[in-house]
Amino acid sequence: MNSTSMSSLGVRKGSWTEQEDLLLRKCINKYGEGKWHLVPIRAGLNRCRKSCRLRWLNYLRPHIKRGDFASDEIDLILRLHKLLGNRWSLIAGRLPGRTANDVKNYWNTNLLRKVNITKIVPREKFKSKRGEISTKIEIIKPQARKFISNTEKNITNNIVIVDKEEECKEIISEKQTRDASIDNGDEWWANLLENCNDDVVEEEEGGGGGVTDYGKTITSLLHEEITPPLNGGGNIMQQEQSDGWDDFFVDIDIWDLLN
DNA sequence: AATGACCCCAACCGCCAGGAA
DNA sequence: GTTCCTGGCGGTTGGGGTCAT
Repeated sequence: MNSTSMSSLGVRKGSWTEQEDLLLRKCINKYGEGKWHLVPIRAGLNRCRKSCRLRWLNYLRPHIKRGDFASDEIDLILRLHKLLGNRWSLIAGRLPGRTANDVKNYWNTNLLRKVNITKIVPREKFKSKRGEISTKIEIIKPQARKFISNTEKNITNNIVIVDKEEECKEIISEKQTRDASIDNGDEWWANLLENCNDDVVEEEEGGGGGVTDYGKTITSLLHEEITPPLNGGGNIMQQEQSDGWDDFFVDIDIWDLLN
């Protein structure tokens, strides 16, 4: 992909050259991530802020994994997608070294087909590009959710969740009324998962783990998204090591359940 | 070897939310 | 309260690579 063009504003578009990568990398290493509107100027790049940000996040950032997805990664993607829908950044957050773009691309090119084949929905048959007869899947696609701040939490436990799956709504509303004094996102997830994951577990060949155990594991997997680490600021490179990757391995017991 | 069909994935686009002015 | 700016996200595109004929 070497084709490049200029936008109406005279900003370069298209594939990045090695020189541009070098300039961007130097700039980020010197000034750190963020302030993307300043990056093109600082780096001496004729690129828009978005292009710089994307190039860094998806390609240049350290520890980015390239190449094929491992089977455990694929399995986690499938499970998380079932729970979260197309929220690629959240899913990628649980896959060390993988970007949202990677996950999204992988899903669109590989897993979408795979899922379509495994989950049969009559009357929705279609033929894929590759000529495979497949079927459309009804993906449970959660809509935007509002995670309340700590101060809000102290006032009321009204976690606003909008989910297309009626079943989940019921669980949430039940949770709100029954358990209004509990100030912990874990329990909410546990309840959600205990109910929403029934079919996930059912699909497991050979059974896998128990629903409750699996629910708890996923709860811990997702916990960070609800209660982000408190270490605000600081070097982003250092943060990366402490707030994402290391914690992942605490939850590694999910793999036991997959066997 | 030539050609067309299909696949992969980097990059772009448009939209939205949050914060600052 | 409104507007503007910025960061971030998901959907989509398109060009190069690969495969099949």
